[in-house]
Amino acid sequence: MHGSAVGRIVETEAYLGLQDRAAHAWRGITPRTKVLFGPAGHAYVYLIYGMYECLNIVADKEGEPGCVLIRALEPVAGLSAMRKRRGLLNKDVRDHELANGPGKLTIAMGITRAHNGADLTRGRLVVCDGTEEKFETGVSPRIGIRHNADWPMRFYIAGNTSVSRFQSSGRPGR
DNA sequence: CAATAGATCATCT
DNA sequence: GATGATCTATTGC
Repeated sequence: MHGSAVGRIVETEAYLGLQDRAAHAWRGITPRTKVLFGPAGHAYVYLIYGMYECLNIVADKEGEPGCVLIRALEPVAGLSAMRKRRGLLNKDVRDHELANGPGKLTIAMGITRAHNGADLTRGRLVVCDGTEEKFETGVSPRIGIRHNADWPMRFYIAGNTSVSRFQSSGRPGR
């Protein structure tokens, strides 16, 4: 354990079910995707490229495997804990690089496949409403996918250049 | 800054 | 046996 941390979600992507070939659940239920077919508000965490883990929030009713991939966080608290988990204690890396990518944020927050299926409305790992702050949203195609590479399903906080640096540097499409 | 290579393995065909 | 919702280091302009 390295300590607790808080981050604001500043970049996401939506994945649908059978109608979205880019989604893991497009073929239906498998051992891996079964939590996607469960109730909303739970975590779906999977291993990508054999090395990194990605966090999703199940976001549709039971039986409908819609989910939201969390792509980037703006670190809010516990920055040193995030830095420790990233192994960046003695490295010259800026705060905005701590969680500006799907694989980076899981490491920074200490999220692993052990959290797969966790209830995100209560417990150690929580996702909740933030402030009343208003912000503009931007939309673009999703990043790093082969199928449906032109669907506008990536959403991020826009209209604020100081926030964009907390978002991933990947370009849409593939 | 852009493009590329390599690491590394659970999952599904 | 091929694939992939990524990241880092490196090379080339």
